[in-house]
Amino acid sequence: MNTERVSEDRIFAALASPVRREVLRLLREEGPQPVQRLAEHFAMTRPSFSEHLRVLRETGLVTENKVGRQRLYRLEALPLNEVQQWLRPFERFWRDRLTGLRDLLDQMDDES
Amino acid sequence: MNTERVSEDRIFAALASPVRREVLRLLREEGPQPVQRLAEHFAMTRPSFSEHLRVLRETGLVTENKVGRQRLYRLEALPLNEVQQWLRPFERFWRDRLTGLRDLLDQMDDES
DNA sequence: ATGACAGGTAGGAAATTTCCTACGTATAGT
DNA sequence: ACTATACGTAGGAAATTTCCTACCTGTCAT
Repeated sequence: MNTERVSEDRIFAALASPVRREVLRLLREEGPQPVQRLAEHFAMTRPSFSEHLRVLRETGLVTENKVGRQRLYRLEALPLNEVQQWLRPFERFWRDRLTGLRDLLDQMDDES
Repeated sequence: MNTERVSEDRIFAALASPVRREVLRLLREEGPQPVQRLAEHFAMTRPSFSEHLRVLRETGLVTENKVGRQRLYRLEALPLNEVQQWLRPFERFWRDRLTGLRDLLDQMDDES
């Protein structure tokens, strides 16, 4: 199994594109698919789309395996764990904001 | 309270820069700060840094209020909720993957 | 073998982002 | 009033990203 750690930077950069986020969503909702079927959802040439897939491959967010002359792409969500971990320390801030406790927060020095 | 909804695209785009993510972290850990103190951590000119702050302002991730001739920046983490919501449906995928990895590691421990 | 299909790479144009220097605005101190 | 400080905007160069057309490789069908 691939345990290589891809940098946070590259993961966030990969997610910055709406096209790439949509690809991840499609793979999540409809399971592994060949390029052709994924590409149907996007108004761009296939070489351009191929580039997006390359970015996703390089961050480990998808893997590819050949089936005949197709290439099945599969979601590998593990790198998203990095994003989740980055997000976690902020969580209490926006939850408190939602419940109107910001002023209390400002008084407290966080010690966790 | 600001309920204006900033597009997911712009939030992800804002987070794509390591500089901007670090600013958010600094505001989280050290509380509201003037530009000067934030800028100390970055090797760039202040106008360039100002641009990054503008991006963060426009996504609602920070707010500014003037205090004398300084401008205090404050973290507004609420838009990060969008990111978390985007992330959530993927969660079980990488958790399954993680438990798979953990089981594998447990086996390796048993065998050594 | 030949052709069609699936999908990639190469090279480059156009758009966007990042960073710079120069300058503008507002406030504080003298 | 004058100067220094804090921070912004303007305009542009350089780097990066996105997207294109053209071409290459590997697999399937005939």
